[in-house]
Amino acid sequence: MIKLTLKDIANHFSVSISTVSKALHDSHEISDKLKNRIQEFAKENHYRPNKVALNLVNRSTKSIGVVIPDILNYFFIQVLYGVEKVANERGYSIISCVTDHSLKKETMTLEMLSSGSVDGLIISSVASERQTSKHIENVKSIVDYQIPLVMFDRVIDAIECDKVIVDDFEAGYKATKYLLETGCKTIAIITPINKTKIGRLRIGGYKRALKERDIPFDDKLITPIGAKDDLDFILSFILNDKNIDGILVLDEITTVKTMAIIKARGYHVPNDIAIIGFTNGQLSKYVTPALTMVSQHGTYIGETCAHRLIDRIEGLSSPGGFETKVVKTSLIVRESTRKIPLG
Amino acid sequence: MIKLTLKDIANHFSVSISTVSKALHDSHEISDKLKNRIQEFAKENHYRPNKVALNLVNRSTKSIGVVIPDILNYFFIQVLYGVEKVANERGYSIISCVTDHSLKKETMTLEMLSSGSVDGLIISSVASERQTSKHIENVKSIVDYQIPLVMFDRVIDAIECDKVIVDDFEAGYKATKYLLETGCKTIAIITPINKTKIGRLRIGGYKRALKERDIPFDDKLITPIGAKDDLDFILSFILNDKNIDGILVLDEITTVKTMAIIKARGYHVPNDIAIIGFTNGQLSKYVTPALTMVSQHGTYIGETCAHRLIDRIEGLSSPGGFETKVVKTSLIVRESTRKIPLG
DNA sequence: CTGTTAGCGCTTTCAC
DNA sequence: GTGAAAGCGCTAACAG
Repeated sequence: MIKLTLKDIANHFSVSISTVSKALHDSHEISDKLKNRIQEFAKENHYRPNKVALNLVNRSTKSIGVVIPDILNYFFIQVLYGVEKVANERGYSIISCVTDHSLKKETMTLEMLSSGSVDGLIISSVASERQTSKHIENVKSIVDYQIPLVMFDRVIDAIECDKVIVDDFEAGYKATKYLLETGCKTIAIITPINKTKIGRLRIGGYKRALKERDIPFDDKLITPIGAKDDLDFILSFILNDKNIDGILVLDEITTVKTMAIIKARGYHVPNDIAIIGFTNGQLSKYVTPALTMVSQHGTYIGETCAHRLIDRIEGLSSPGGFETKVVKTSLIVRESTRKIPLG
Repeated sequence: MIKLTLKDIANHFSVSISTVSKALHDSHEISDKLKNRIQEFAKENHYRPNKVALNLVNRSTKSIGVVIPDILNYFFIQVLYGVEKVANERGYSIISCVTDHSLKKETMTLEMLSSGSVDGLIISSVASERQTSKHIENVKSIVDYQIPLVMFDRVIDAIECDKVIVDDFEAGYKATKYLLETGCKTIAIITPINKTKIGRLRIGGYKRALKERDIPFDDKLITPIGAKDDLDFILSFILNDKNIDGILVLDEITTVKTMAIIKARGYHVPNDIAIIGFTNGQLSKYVTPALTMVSQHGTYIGETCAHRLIDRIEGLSSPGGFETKVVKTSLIVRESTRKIPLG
């Protein structure tokens, strides 16, 4: 069985293509008898209208592109899940692309997607990490091209579009405050996202919480860690140098690893050292002790992005008037932190 | 800046569309002077050829569809990652769709994808779980439509196409044998995938291993568990009834939960009860004790699928001649099992 | 060197 | 009721 086109059907019935098209659309212009015959024939032979041709005619693909830096990161998967869910509900499919944190890949991906393959884009941009005009240019051209765009999590300030962001400052503040309230005196930060804006915001919140208690900020306590760095080695420095009794870690996998190392070194969690990590995924709940985490509500973010974008695509939102939605985080308290003292 | 088409450029220079097309393709038929002017103009105004139009002309979209039952399952994410990786390398983008284990969604998704949106499909089919002709029909139409198809993990026997499967029988056998060798006498199975063929295969391997040691099979030891069931409640039955000292769990998250419950009930893992779980993801490594798992090499499976499919799409593989590649599993031994006795 | 034409598969006006 | 024709944006064979 080879692919059937309108033309084939038209030939088979010796009618014109437009007649077939109308018949399949159940147009009243066509006699019932012919309509029935054509429809039946189409069904029997599994006729399916060619999507690509339709896309060309309609100037719409009913699909949206989702660009994320990393697919093995549970936060982004949750977002993807949320997007998938509502996109599906609203009749769109998604083209997902991962950039592996590479600017070059991001550029290529955006170039590819912004040439008609999708009706709109949802992206967490690597370029946001170095907000230089050169890198921004690239993302900007999407907006210039009138392609609806929603940025989430890692957004670029200079670009005007709908945004869904996490209140990272407040999250850093809340987490630090909680550690302080549960008796921590010296809180270190391990950040695998040192160069990102969201990382800076979280640290900003941390500083604010310290300041409220008149604790001087010590930048020796901030430890950046790269993908290839040896966490064990790096931790040994701050563990030996400082009298640390609390750690804030800025992503989930690093949180889990950090705790494992700390435990292996004989510290008790949370009594010797309390830990709070960022982004509540599958891991944190099941490790021992279960980790207190900052939840960013990834699925909700994804859903919100998708709704915003599709509203925009379908002209359901006021033109211009871009909105930035700030999603509040929640602190999921588990066992890696001490109890809040009563009174 | 609005979308530029060849026509616009042609108008701007008062030349024909085909001249512009050729100029942009650097055809030697066009004078260098004109070529330069056109190319520069195109670049300055960010001209991008419309993908959809190209797709129509080329009858190819340079994209492949990936259909998986679940995106919050790490195995499928790994596969997706592998597919993404090689698809990208070979110039394809991927459209990913999740079916949530729903046959209806799978049908809709396949219908959508098989009408020209993608050059080929990689799918782990829900329909494989009930291999009835009615459900298979749907997947079959893809093959009938000449759309290159690779099935992985949950494949349908009746459909002729390339397949990449896990040696689930051997995996069940190996895992069981290992438990036996490390001293387990009564091994239970917890299966969240009771109705699937892969589940049956794993249990088949389990039976074989028992048989080799002349241990009678007791089907009371096989405990199916549904998505909504209360694992704690269900575990209490077998834990109380039988003198279980080994458990084989057929997916990762259930393995982790099972261990948590067992520990909470005061059993020591692995001394009282040893545990082996299926599909080695992020979780198993970091829980305490770290879990001994069967790795299915998801990323590798994804890569293999993508290569097979793209070879097929590009006519690089012999027509017909479908292959079924069986990927061997590995047992990742960690701390939830006892040591193999020496000698 | 440049332009004309046909065609990819479909929709949609407008004639007959 | 049915069909012819134009057009979506692009390519490619063929004229000029």
